[in-house]
Amino acid sequence: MPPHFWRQSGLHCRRMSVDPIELLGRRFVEAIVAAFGSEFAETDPLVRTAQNPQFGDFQSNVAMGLAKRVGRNPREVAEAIVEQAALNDVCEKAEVAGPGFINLRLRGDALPRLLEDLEGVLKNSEHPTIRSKTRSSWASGQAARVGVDLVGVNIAKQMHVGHLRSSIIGDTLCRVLARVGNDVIPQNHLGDWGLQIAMVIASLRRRGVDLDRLDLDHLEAAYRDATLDCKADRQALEAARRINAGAHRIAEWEAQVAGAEDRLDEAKRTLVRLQQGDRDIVSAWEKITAITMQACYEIYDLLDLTVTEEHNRGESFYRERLGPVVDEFIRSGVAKESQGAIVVEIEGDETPLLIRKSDGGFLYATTDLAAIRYRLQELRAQRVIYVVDNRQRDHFRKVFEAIRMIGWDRLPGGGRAELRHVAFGAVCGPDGRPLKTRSGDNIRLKDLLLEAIERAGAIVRAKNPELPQDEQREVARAVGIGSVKYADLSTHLIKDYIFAWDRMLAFEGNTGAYLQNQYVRIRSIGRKAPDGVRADAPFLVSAAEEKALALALLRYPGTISSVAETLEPHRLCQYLYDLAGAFSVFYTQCPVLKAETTALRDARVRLARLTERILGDGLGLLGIRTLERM
RNA sequence: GCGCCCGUAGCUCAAUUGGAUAGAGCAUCGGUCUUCGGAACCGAGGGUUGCAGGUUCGAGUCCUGCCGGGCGCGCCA
Repeated sequence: MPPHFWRQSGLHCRRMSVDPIELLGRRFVEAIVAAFGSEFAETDPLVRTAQNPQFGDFQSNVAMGLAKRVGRNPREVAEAIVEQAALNDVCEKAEVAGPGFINLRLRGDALPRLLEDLEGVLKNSEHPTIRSKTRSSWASGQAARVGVDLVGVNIAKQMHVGHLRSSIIGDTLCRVLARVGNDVIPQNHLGDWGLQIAMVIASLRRRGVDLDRLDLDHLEAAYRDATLDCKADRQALEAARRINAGAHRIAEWEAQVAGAEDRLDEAKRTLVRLQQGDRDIVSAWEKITAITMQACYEIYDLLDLTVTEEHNRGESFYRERLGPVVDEFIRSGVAKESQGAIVVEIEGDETPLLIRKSDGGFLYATTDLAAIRYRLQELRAQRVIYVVDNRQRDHFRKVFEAIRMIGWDRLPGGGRAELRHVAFGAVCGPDGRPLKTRSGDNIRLKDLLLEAIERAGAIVRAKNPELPQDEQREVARAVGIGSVKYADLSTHLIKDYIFAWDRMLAFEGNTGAYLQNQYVRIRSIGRKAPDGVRADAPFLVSAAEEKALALALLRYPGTISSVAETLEPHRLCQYLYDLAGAFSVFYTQCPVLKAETTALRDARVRLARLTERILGDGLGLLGIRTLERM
């Protein structure tokens, strides 16, 4: 799929665009075709916001690259494009600068028009929920169905920091993709099947634990015990024998190993019974699944995730599909037998992808292949996204390559589905090492989130003690969770980031709390606006601060589509921070409610309301709550 | 040993997909202001973009080789 797939249909259509970059881009493509011929119709016009206001509002960098292809010097090419471009209705005269930059300045009357259109688009677009059939009216690309793999909890275990990023990032990507018109299908790939689970069930049954009275804490303890019980320390036994550690010591290790092997056998027998549908075992499995998921749903709720129970597609879901997957890999000749196992050899990789063990068992790669097949062939997704940490990069490269080799990514209309691993870095403590408790355990997600809310609450109480208690709680939750999310989303996904409470809860700088507060400030203008303010008063854009704010507002649709395309949420964060900054400058320089004339007042109120709308919408896409007061 | 990811101001991070003079926030110093929510705004100092080559009109970004840090590498998930 070409990199601009998600944008291309919008680029050539005739409808009026609210995005000046898209609008100008179309005019440039037309000019390029007029100047150099139709074979250049697919040229990316490279229209960008100007880097420096002294150059104008927008610029195109297309001439330098085009110069080589048409065999003329860049400035000549730029002049030729400017000559052909129909820009009079929106721009002042275009200027060629430097090696061939084309600088553009919007006409004074163009901004009000564009703002009207932008406001119209926002008014007409409901907030489409995930899987909603409604298309937002700024859908930039051809609507596609997208499967998003996210969260990924394990049965019998608490959610911990390791699930934080996949949940937050995955949730935001779902919202953004739905916003630009995709049919998004979240998929929560639960670790709910296999030997690990059987070990827990066997262990609980052996100890006679009453599953109806079990909570997740005890269940997790049972998980740890079961894992230890089954882990035979053969190396220790060998070592004890080698150094002749004494009969007593050796006998101890022998007993440990023998015990572990018994437990493991028991677990394997339990797994067989589970797989065969044994009523008691299946009932136990259902109970521990319910206990775990109930706790998970509480956390989803705390995080305001859009994923729900209906998006659960765990390993158990695929259990009947694993055999056929391997069979087809063998039949198609893509997989072959190697040392008793079934493997797919990946070109350029030393180690193959293992899809069936020599004992006949399946592996997690098998489940991933089955899951991708399901998403492509049964859900009919054209795009499958995995929001999983960076350590699994090699794994997904191999799995995707295996899918490509067997051809399951072929689309009915020709072409191939896009399989994409959205890899993210680790959450680190102040020492720069992955975040752990002092004893080296994973930090529970619930503890972390509750601490965020508590810390935010303390700040709110200190800064705004007059706020009623229930509102303080609401603010604490919105700010605490919002800060954690924003800290996670606002840096480049691939990098590790350092988790620091004081920085992420700061009310200054590029933080969630700062944006939430800017939203509240803008909101209070709208609240205080007198009744006489006309909601449809003409936009007036004359002051430099007004113009800067208007230009920032107009960048919103383009920002959203670039996030949908690159799957990089930090672009949206950076945008919202820029927007909030542009508003702050406007607000300090341009009186709104105290403007000199009512026309100016009404125009500025409208501008403020539009800013409020976009800031609120953007925060919503990040899954961050907005407030009336804080 | 092989492979992947990261290295940008004292600290935490950006840089419009190869564009013009590498930008923000914290911290430091200075300024604005009879608060439309000051939880604000403006300004200053601070850089050999880990190092060395290469590609071209142009490189933080692309290619090669080093250095440093992190993480993976058949029958766990």
